[in-house]
Amino acid sequence: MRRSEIRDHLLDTALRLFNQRGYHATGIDLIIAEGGVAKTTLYRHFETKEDLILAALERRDEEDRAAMRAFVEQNASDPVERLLITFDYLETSFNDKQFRGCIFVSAAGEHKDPTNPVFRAAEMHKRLVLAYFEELAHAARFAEPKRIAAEINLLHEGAFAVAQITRIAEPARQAKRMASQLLAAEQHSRLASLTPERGPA
Amino acid sequence: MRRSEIRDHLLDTALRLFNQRGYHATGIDLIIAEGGVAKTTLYRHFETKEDLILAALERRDEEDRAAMRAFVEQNASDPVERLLITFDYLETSFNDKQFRGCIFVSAAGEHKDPTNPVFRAAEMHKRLVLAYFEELAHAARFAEPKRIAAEINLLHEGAFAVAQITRIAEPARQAKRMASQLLAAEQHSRLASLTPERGPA
DNA sequence: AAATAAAGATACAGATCTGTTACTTATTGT
DNA sequence: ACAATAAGTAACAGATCTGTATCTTTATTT
Repeated sequence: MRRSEIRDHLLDTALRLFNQRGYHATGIDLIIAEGGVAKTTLYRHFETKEDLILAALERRDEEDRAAMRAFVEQNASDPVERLLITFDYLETSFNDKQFRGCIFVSAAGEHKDPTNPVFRAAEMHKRLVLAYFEELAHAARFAEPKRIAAEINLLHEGAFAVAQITRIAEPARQAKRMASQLLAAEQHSRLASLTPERGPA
Repeated sequence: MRRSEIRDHLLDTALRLFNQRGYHATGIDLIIAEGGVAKTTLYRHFETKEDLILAALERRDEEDRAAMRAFVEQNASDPVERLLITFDYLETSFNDKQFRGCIFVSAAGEHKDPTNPVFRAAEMHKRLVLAYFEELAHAARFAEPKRIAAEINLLHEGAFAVAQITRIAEPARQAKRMASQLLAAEQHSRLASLTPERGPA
């Protein structure tokens, strides 16, 4: 293996194991065995196990949000439709055979102290996802984009949690139907956007 | 301490520590130190750590569902209102200074294999909570009580997950507003129940 | 090609983990 | 009061954990 690839490979391996077995239950020895590297190599790339966890979460955070953005942009152009299509992205995650719940929620569940860096990494990811929903809700010209985004976010989290236990993808579809219903009821309060040049004044 | 109280006391201590620190991060030595008992005593009451976890989860399952039932019955009599008042019960949980997320979701997050007894205990709790929502939705005479119950359940889980990260109680209120909105839209499909004796022959 | 740096292999330190054993002390039921 | 049971104490076994040290081998860079 080329040196420059080792770090990425270790992050891949660690993420897979953290997802499969959890953080405390995944030892360094297992990570290096599965990764096919020596312990000294791992500790040259990451100072501590916590550093490895943080690097893995950061990588997953970026990958995941980029993938969601790409999915949304490729599958919907209407702003309201884009808010709803995020649930289809969620569904693809749930259909992954390796799906075992949201790794950030699990990370926060195993590192419950809000001052713990791992907890804060999970918190940051959720903050950024929420910010993306706000971006979409703003583009859709809802009167209260922050509230709409928080509602979409809560439905996402609910679907995640139910799917974590049931291991089926249906919660994503159910959450989408609920979101659809709620957004329909909000339509009356959306700002005029279809006729921006012909509006009042 | 009287013998008959030791088992309960150990379950209390274990539950508190599992909630505060997680399952893998809570060692037997810490449980007996905080519980003020000898290790031999703990192992006379519970064969293994897993048995202790299972007993703790079973106890919490029963306590929690009984508390929710009691709260609902004391604070609402109208069947639809009862579905909504469950979110107020949730809010009281979130306001607990010791709140760190749903211990059953955390348990499933640390024991991800669906055949693992701890995972299955979490699964069972969620199943029973869902069954209670179905009971309430049925009493409220909704046309599709199972779907309504699943929606309420998804909102509960969403509120739990958001509150786990944000550590505020607002998600409970937001979920309640969303549930209220969704149930209002379902009212037209409810079966006649206010005039049960005057219905069509 | 030689110098430099990283990777591999291996053993180990020191802590912590679950669970057991041996023995003493206290509590309970008859 | 006495016999039986359980609790306390303390040491320990054996495994596993994170992280380090030593040394050899491989790969990269100049």
